[in-house]
Amino acid sequence: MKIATFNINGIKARITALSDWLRETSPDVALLQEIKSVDDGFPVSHFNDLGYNVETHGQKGFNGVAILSRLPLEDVTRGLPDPDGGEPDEQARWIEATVVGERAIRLCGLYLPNGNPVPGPKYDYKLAWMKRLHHRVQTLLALEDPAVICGDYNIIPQLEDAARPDSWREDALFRPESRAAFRKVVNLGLTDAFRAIHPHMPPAPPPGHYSFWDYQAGAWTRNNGIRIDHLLLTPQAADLLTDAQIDSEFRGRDKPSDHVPVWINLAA
DNA sequence: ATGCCGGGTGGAACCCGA
Repeated sequence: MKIATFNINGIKARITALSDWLRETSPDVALLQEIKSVDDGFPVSHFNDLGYNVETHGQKGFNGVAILSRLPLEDVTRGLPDPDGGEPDEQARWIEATVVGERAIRLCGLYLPNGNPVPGPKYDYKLAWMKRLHHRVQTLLALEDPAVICGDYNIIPQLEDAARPDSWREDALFRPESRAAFRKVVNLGLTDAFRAIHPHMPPAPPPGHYSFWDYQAGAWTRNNGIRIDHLLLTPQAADLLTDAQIDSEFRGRDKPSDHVPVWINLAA
């Protein structure tokens, strides 16, 4: 089963690029971030025509996540729960569903807060969100089932994941507290699918493996990228992992997102 | 990278992203 994550940066602006990518690469599941649409505004029938079931968790203007799947999606839940029983996250950044192929796989799609500027309330929100994520991952791991927790994490895990790490030193994507919170989640027992397939490298260049290039300052042309879109696997999912790749080429297409798809293949 | 680009809303100019 081929499962992809893709921050599309607006469904209205990306409907052609997204459809081209789906037709050319045929993922079984695509977890989307930044749909920037309310649920009623998402072109569901268009993607039904391309062979995908659609579940969305949107809001007006910003954020928003969705799942496209060739197989039916079951037990869909929306919003990252508060472990203390408080209010659910008011921003549309989390969606879960189960897809049943040869195995049942729990899919979690996330759009983790950016967190800039540092310090400030947005950074506090990012770190608080990651605490909630830590709790949710603990619960998922206790189930001992295959689960994929993927999306735009807005975290540069290591030096090797940025072409120019020095320029990110004080950024919320690379601050020590952000990276520590990410490590704390991974160290619960998750596997970074891309790094499990591709060996670690010295700090780039050349050439690096990235999933985001800014629209500005010729970042794509200069390959000034960062790897912030991740697929993390529970042990039961990691045992099924056979491949992980980045569809970098789509950053050079017409009207691209600033992110590109990252995908895995599971023997399931 | 200081938002230089790009998408959103709303109907101009401003918010937001990483």
